[in-house]
Amino acid sequence: MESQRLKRPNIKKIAEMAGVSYGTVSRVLNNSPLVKEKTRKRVLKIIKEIGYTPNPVARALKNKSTYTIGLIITNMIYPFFPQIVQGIEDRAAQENYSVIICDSQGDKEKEAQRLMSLVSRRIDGLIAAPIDDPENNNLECYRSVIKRGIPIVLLNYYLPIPECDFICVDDKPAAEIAVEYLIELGHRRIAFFHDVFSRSNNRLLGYQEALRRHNIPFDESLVFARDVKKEGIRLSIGDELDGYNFCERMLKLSPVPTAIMCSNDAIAIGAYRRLAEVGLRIPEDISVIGFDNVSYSNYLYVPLTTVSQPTYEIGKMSFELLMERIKEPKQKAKRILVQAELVKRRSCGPVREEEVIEIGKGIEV
Amino acid sequence: MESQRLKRPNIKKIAEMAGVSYGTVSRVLNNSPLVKEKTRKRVLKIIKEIGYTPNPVARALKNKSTYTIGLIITNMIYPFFPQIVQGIEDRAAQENYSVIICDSQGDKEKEAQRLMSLVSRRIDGLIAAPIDDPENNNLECYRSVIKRGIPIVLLNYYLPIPECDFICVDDKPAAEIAVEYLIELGHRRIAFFHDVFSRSNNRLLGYQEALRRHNIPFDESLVFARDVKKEGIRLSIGDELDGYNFCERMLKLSPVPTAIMCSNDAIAIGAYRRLAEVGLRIPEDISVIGFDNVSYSNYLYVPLTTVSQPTYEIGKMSFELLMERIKEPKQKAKRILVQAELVKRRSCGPVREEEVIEIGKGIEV
DNA sequence: AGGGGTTATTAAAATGTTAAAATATGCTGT
DNA sequence: ACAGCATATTTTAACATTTTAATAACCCCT
Repeated sequence: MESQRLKRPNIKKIAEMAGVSYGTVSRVLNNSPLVKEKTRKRVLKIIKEIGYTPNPVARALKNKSTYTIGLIITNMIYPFFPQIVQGIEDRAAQENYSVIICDSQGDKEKEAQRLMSLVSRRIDGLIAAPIDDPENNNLECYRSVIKRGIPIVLLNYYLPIPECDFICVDDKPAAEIAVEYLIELGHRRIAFFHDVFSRSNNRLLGYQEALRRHNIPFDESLVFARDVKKEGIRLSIGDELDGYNFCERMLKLSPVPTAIMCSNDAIAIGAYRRLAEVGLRIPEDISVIGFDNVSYSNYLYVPLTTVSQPTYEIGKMSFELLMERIKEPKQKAKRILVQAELVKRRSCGPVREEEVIEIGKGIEV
Repeated sequence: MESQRLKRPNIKKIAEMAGVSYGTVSRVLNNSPLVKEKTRKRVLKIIKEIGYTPNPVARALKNKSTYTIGLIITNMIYPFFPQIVQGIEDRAAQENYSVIICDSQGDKEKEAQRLMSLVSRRIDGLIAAPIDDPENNNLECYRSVIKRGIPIVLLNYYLPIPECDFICVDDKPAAEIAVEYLIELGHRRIAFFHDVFSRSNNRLLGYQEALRRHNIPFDESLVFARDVKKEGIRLSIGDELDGYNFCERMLKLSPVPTAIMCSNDAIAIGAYRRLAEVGLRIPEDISVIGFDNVSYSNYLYVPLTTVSQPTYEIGKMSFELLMERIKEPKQKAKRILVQAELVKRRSCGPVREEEVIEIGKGIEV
């Protein structure tokens, strides 16, 4: 009756119009050399005339390749993901792949559900940023994806599955360079503001390594992390509130540290706020370094020195990694660590001379 | 030879194992009432045992419905998109739809290419945020999508295609309320910082309407927009740099306005920075309002009063709109304007008393 | 004219599913 | 016992493509 959907021309119709069998048309479509130049041209002309595009679902049925990949991320609103997604999508489009996006929102059930949905859709491959939680990370689900013959590239968080490729920023040396920069400026009492996700551990390791290299003893009381007892469990990545709270706690220390290494920019911005409230100037009284180089970090009232991850590039590379594996499924799994870069702005300065600083005369808020 | 990919069980195999024809299995799968309870159970048991999932590509071939929608946005890194995408994806997953994501990156050729790719993939519907440019917006491409019988829900930017649904935040009253709030605080000389995208015009209209309602004459010299001659054409959405530049220009006015209405938060943060440089206090010397309520806006050194768009909700609604249309293709196109909300924080205060303010003694930078 | 050997084309089978048509089964009332 | 009917199941065709095997066309050579 109301067959709304326009009937599209199919290969049969093209064949008929060109006076040739549909096998031949198929050959033309697939650039087979087994077709005479003259017929090829004739067929091509008709195809163009009529605006025919081969039906990818029929194609997929026959070829078992859907030219579709899955992408599952922990949370779209974490600032590094959008660019990663962009990198993946852009590169995928170049290769005529489509990407199905899934956002687990840090929810294990959603992650499992999305995973199953993707495999049932017969994706050709998967790029996945698993939920960052050593306890329960749907490991079996991921394994079953591999068992179905679908290759996986792991992003940001490693899972112990030997067949998976892995790509991530190399957090340890990145943090190390940042902290070293602070040390060179004369700082010796440097606080570390922890994030909740496990990569932050590597950043802490980098922090420790930098200290060690300069013979500065590690002082555990300078490391701040979310207080689960007080706040209850929050699953979100470290945010402005964390930075604010850490900073508040830190300022009770005596002497107050002269610099802060933050595990991300949101934490840094929270620290900024507390520092402003209490009248501490950046960088004269205290230096701050962030991580991620989010868009606004250059436009805070004191532009933030921070570690920049090449997010777009990472996205691009992860797709390329996946392509390689789709083409060559049995090669050995790769692990790629991407170099980050310290971008120096205004939030770090030489250590102050005086021993003690005055707190509390803060700007009015 | 190396048929890497594991051969999955198909409906035929299930049928065979259950000692029944595959038509029957198909019926079981589709919850047809025309199958006896006993056989249904037997079949279901086998299906579960063997972990069979029906092949969606074969299904799609037969049914002409792929359970896949396309989503094309202008740029992933604009702060409102991630949440919109999240809303769409989440709602789609509930209905067993997958979302193919495309990012035009504000590039017309990419937009056209993605559009064609999506239709050739036989998506069931499209949610699109077209590139914001009245000159050339691939209108014909969008039309041809409709002609192929694929319904479109337009997001944020309207295209003159009568068959398309449309959803967007209602910018004019949102801005109006914000400006009215400033007026109530006693401000009469209020600057407007324009964004480059056309919805900003509606925000300007709201600004004007609020003025009119309170008998404040509109002064064009208080409206700031990107200076194409000086800067050349930049296609990106209004950013921190714009806010910084606008503010610099504004501060040359005499008398200096007592409040700024910004068309987005990034612009506001740029203004913040210039104000800090020049020693102007917020809100004592000058009030600022933003638009978007991005995550950091609550954690600037003065928390920003801003207009909050219900982005997740918008995403959810746009998917629902699309679903309705897929089910009922010939209903009249809908246009939905979503209410935004003013979130009051600390960046606005009563107008200052003195006539002239002193500029230039700013905090050191 | 009749092989032998390429090369180009066609016909047919296969991919995994659904839906329509055909058939089988069982029951009721005569 | 059988028509008439409802219910359950199977067969078959269709969906749009690719691929394999079969065939036709062509050329060259004796």
